[in-house]
Amino acid sequence: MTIEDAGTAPARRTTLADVARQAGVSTALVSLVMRGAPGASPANREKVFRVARELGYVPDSRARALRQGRSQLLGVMFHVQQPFHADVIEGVYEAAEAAGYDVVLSAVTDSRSEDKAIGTLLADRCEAVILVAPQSSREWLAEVGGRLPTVVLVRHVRHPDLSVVRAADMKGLGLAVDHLVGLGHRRIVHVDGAGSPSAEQRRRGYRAAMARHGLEPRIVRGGWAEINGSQAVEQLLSEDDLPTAILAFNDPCANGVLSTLHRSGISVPEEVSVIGFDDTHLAGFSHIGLTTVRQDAGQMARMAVGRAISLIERKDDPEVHRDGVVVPDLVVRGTTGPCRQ
Amino acid sequence: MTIEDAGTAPARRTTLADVARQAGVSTALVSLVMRGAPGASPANREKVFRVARELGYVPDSRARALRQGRSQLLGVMFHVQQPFHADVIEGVYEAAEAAGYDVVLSAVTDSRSEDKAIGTLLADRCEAVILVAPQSSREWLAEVGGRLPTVVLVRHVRHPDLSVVRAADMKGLGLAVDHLVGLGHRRIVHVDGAGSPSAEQRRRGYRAAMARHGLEPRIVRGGWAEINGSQAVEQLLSEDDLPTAILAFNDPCANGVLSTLHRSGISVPEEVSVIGFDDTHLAGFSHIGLTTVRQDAGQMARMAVGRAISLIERKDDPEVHRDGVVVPDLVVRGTTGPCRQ
DNA sequence: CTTGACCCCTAGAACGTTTTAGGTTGCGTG
DNA sequence: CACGCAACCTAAAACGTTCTAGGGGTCAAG
Repeated sequence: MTIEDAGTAPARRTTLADVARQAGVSTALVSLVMRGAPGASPANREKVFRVARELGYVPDSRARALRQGRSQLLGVMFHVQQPFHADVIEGVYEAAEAAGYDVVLSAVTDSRSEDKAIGTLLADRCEAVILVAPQSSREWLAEVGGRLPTVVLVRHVRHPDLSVVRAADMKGLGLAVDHLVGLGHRRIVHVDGAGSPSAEQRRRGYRAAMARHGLEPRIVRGGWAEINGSQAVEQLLSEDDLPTAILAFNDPCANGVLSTLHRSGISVPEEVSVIGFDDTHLAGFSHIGLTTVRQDAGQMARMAVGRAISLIERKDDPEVHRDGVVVPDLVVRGTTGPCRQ
Repeated sequence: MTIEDAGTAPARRTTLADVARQAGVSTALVSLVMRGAPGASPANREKVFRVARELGYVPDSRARALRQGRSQLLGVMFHVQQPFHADVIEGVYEAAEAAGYDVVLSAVTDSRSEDKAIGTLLADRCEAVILVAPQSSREWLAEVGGRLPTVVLVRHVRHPDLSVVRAADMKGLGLAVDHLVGLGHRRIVHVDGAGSPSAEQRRRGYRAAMARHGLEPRIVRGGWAEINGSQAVEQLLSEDDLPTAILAFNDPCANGVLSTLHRSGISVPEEVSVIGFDDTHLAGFSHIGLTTVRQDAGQMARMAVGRAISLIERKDDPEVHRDGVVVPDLVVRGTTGPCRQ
């Protein structure tokens, strides 16, 4: 009796041994029955099921994994405030389940770093991790890749230990610029993703497309969140240098752009056209339907899971070492229109 | 060599025993050092740390939990497409970490039911679960509550085995109605949450407030997602019975309302005022700032974690059995204005 | 009657930790 | 010199599973 045991341990849950005792059989037999493995008589099978149900027995996944030497677990690091990541997670659950793997999520928040998020996935003995839009350094990602099969989503990074799944960002921004030019726009600004994953590729795509049309590129610093879009527009307004079209880094950023334009009494798309990137559930629906470059979250999730499993099971799939590229397409909604200047 | 072993098990990770062998000490000592417990000489301490680092050793959280008889794990069930839930998760991580607990997330998606989400939390041997806006039956929730400490968030349900944390929904809708009435509105429609958790309470709050002002209530069936808000407005339009103000079940629903109003050329707030509920990160920012009833996700998360831990540690805290009620407030932004009819 | 094959079942080891119960030192003291 | 006491260390058990190896039956074939 020390001071420390003020906090009592929680009640013990019922175990395989409890069921075995109650049913008058060995634990091995109960294990068999619970897994649906062959080798038990119908009578015993029925009895074990009944007792298990009565006692509310649920197998301990940790003990199981420990014994089996493998967890059948796919770890997913994601950013909790990114709607696009939510779409990816939906797809990951579906694909993983189909392949017989479980999923463990580890969120990045304002107060929980990517390091910590990845650390818990390692401690949970995931067999592979899927990192959605990681912002960590290439070196740290490579170290993770060296430890266990790692698939990086929505970020350009080239390393033998990392399998990459991403959208064709250059192509995506090309589509967006083409669309705007087709509508007569010539002063097209890119509010970029600053240091976000794949921001560099999207800048490149923007510059290339502008060059193709003989137009002058102009990039304003943005970011992945709404606030960044807002601030970028505020800067443009303060410089009295508003373009006729804005190409945002992603949908949340585009939302910020729209928000500030609206507050400033500038009408969309009459005065300024706006395009996003992602086509998330959320953005697609909001007030003025956002014209955006769609990258298929479900398809990317399926590719990521497929690669993760290939790596785990060491199928020598050469595809895994090539970037998995998803082709984006443009979804035209209400935030783009003909240039009136 | 059978056909089945085409899929090889993944590479073995380095274990405590590996470190012990390499450092020439016992596993017990390595365990001591890794946990920072007293009883190791400085020399050995240093050596063990070095070897562990060299081998990239990460303790196996499952084996640890298994041995200790407790997981120190808080399970959280949430709906992946609900921005408000993301806000809650941020808070849960923070509060849990402060209290020395780890968090395991289990998402509900289109293809992953609440049953399944809760099932994995049970199998993971969480010591308590926090269910965010569960839609399951009262009976099933009670059964979960009977198995392990359970905190239900954002839903009204009365049961001795369930601890509830929620906003004062009645009060919240009262604030919203008062605000609208203050602006001169009299034809105020509530697009409700249909069968969603706490939808009933919000309906009640709406009816009570309307009655207080001597106004005729009108409720249109909605839901928790954007699509539901859109459809509700379509119905109102088709009946040619548009009110001057709409009170939506939550922010996503309000977004749907705004979306369809806009597509129909109806201006907000000039012709119709709109109010949401939640005040999520996302909704707060979008184009036209949404006037909404704010429920503090961080505060609710902290309360939930506090209650979960009280229950785990059997502190006989009578508070736990009372509903934890967070007082909402109204955040006035751009979607409400004076009634012009 | 023996043999072998099959079916059903169980004992016990193993997974990677933590913890318990001790076992060695070395050293200061009587 | 014997004793006691720290300080440091380790062997072995335990957690809840799964899996291996094998033990008894029963039955048909030799």
